[in-house]
Amino acid sequence: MNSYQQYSRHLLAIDCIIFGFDGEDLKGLFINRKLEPQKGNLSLMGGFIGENESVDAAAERVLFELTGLGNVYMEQLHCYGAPDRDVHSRVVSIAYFALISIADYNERMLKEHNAVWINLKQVPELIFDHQQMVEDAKERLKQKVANHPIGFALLPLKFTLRQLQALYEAIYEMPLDKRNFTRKIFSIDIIKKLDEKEKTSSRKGSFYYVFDEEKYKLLEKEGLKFI
Amino acid sequence: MNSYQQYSRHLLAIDCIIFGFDGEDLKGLFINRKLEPQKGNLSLMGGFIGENESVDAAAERVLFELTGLGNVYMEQLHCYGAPDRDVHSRVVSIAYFALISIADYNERMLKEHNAVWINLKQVPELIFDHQQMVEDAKERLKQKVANHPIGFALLPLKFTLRQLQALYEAIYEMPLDKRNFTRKIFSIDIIKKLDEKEKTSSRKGSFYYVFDEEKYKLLEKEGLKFI
DNA sequence: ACAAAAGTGTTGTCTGTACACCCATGC
DNA sequence: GCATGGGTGTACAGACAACACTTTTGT
Repeated sequence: MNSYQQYSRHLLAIDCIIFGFDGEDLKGLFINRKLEPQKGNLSLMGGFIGENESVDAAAERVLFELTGLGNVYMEQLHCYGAPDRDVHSRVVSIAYFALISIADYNERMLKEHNAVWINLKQVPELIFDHQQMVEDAKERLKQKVANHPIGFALLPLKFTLRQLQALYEAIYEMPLDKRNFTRKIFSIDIIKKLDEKEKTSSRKGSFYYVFDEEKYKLLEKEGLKFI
Repeated sequence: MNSYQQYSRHLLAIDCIIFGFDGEDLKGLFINRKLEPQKGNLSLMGGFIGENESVDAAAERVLFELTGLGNVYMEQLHCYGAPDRDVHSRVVSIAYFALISIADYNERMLKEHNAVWINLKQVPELIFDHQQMVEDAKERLKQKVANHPIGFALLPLKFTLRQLQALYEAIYEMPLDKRNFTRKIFSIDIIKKLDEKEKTSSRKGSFYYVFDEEKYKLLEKEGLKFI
């Protein structure tokens, strides 16, 4: 028995805001369309949801298709459903954002998909309502990162305190005080110091740290205030 | 030109979590199904999204169909897309939550739809994944109300400080200190005292207040920390 | 006069923020 | 020896949390 036959069916898409961090700025991964329609215009990576595919799975698939990455921090952002948001046909889109370490993304895939990393200090012009999506994602990331230690997903496994601070400064779009930041991070006790130093950016060198997964999981349960 | 013909089309539904407050507890409005399938079981009010209907508009329509209310605080919660979430067919659902003043909801409509207000201190058993939706909505409401003065939508136009406090206590599911609460509310300066008193719940009587729309809009722009 | 809820201040603790100098090293 | 970025402590201000008594008035 299917009592739903009378109802309209809709094209359902995923659009994926992929955040990266290059040590200075927050960046987004965009597709530079090679073909008509909208040739030469920038858009988010997207795809359609399959017949029997869960929405979350579709989002992971879309991310994988562009980056080759799985097991990545990903979160549903919002469902965009204006009837004319896509110029070709009525398409409802569910936007997700993902945080990846920019170093994990290889050149080959970048070229293959004609993808580019673009600084998000100013969101570029994008097709349809993708610009709005990116603005919303930036805002959500700001909120989220203040209460959950997810920022680490944007950094390489080993990172320095300065890199971590630069990341937060990029996300919040404001400068942070070095001493206060350091104190805050240590008080949360979620990173472990390594014996190794990063030596390229200064003579003195700065210690590497790694994210402490164990402690994170403890905090995750309790809920926490991060930065 | 429609290049999307190859892709699957999906049933798209709205489910609406309607919050109310009776002076003591946070409540939700649910449908008690009169007909098979799932007769006798509780569910959220829902509906399907029309061919050319925006998702937001569909949510407003669903709310209106059950409550007769428009111009109500409403917010998209999340898109639920597990392929087997509805037992009859694959349906992707976009959940919204709404805040209404329980007094605005009239008995007639309640009976007509076989709807019931149920205390959300413990979320009742519901069909499909509706229980999850309600849990998520409660959580979102907690977060939201801490930073945005939207709680007023759950109260009548005139309310006392004690009612306002009881509302926050119900949402946070914790007791609040009367003096600290009062001070906090006044410091935000978003309610106006009336000359009138509510006299049923005490001999002394407590002053009525109204929400100050003007101040709210100012704060809205700047962003604010509420409670 | 008393019962019942409304209203109102103070203090200690914690958290956030502003701010400047020494350290280690490669050149 | 000096230029460069890395690392560290203190003091003040504002926010938050704990706490109890007086006021009003209907009965």
